Amino acid sequence: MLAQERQQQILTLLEERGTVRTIDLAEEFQVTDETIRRDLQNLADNGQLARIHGGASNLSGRPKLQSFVERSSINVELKRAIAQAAVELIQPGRTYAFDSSTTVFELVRALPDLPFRAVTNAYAMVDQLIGREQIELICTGGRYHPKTQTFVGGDSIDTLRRHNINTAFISCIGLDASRGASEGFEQQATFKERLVQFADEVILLIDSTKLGQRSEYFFAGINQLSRVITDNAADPGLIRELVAAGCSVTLAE
Amino acid sequence: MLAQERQQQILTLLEERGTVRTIDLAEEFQVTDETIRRDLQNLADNGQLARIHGGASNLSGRPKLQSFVERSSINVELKRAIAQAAVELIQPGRTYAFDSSTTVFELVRALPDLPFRAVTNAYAMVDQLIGREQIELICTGGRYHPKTQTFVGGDSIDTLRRHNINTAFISCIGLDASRGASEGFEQQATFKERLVQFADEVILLIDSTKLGQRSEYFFAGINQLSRVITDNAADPGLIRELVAAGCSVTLAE
DNA sequence: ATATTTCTTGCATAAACCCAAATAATTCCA
DNA sequence: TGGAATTATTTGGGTTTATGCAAGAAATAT
Repeated sequence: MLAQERQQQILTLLEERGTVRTIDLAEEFQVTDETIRRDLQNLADNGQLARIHGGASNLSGRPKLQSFVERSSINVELKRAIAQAAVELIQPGRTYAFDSSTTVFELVRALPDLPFRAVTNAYAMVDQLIGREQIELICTGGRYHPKTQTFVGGDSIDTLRRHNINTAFISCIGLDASRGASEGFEQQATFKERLVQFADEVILLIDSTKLGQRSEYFFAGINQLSRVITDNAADPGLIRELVAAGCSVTLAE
Repeated sequence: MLAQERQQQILTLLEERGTVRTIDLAEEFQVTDETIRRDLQNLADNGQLARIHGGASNLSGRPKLQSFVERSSINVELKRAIAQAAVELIQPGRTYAFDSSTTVFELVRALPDLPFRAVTNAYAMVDQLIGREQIELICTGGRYHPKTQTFVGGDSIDTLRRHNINTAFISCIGLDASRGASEGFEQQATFKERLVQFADEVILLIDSTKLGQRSEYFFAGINQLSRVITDNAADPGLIRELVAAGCSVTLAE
């Protein structure tokens, strides 16, 4: 792999995760940690990241977005387990909505080919569901937003409004006990806010690393979530708060 | 192989992959790495790529998303020629709609990456236009219709209604002088009917083999077409009728 | 305070680079 | 058509760059 290519990917990872560790990157790219340190040094010299002991952080210091089609590599095990717990809930004859995230993508991949209706604004989900004979696929449409690979704006929300969505499977960048679920892009947050509003039942899929985090735009309070599915590394304190807010919690695996 | 040709292909590969390695290219083109370096040097001097140690990267440094599997189709040469005539009409700053057909697909493939808006209900077009940085892509959304690989129904039509479409590029199964343009599926016909209604200008791309044919559902009379682009094997009689109905005719190639 | 992890630094090696000269292919013109 | 002029490619060497290794310094954790 070319040095520049690796550095580009480091930046992408930083965008997604907010911070990265030197040894993790060395492991991931199969090079020594010295090499990674030199990469980080270069990128820091160009003002593209901030060097910190043990790794690096992106300049805002918080995760910005997940561009997931090519990036399903982070915490895949956790996400699979969460998706597996969610797929148990799928029943024929109902209408489900799927938002855009790697975790929900794992769920969509695992969906059984049964006669139910799937509504989504994410290109990756559409791409995945085309070819499932029995699933009735509805794309919200809207303006394509390259960073998140979703369709957003009034067109997408109006499509949502017209459909009777039984259950929405959603995800987010961060979940905070007091401020709720947050996203990195305004259009995403707006879409999810309306999705939460229109769906009878909202199920949040989120791996434990995002619990307690906050991103830029808040779109739902924890009292609006019917259920949260996370993994068993989740902080018990936050779980108690979720339950207190009337939200049932499932710990996967 | 000519040097120029090789350099062009290097650029194409760069578009697809984001970065390329010198030795890989040397292997691929069966020339020495020194030759490749000179190619890269040339292209870098023209500002068409960025030179990096070990190879080169395209200017954005990121690969385009892979384009979808192209459907094999008949009369490709005719369709290319028609598409080429149509692409001349594209101007920045305007809003174009593209319906679903192999001919229009050839047009979409040939579209320049300029700042205009593209509205479509066809999955193949969406797939093709994702990754064009400057084009603002709007998917109509709607229920996915596997047979035609389009999004149809009220959701798709309502999205159409909301947009100010300057020019619609459409196609059809058959064009008859008295009954007009027809389609094989009702949902397709309904969508196209509304598209014709909402667009300021309607341009029909149709190869000459379909002229004089009729399919199941008629969706537009020839007087609703602003322009018809076909090939020079078209029947002169039908062309006269088209012109008499106020429709300008372009013969490609 | 001590152990562990991470960082820096210098050096070794292999890969990639550049340059110049030689060779091959192509074009041009009598 | 033959041969010179031009352009493209290869070859070989000396140089630079990327990476890995190792040892000591600095930071962090226990």
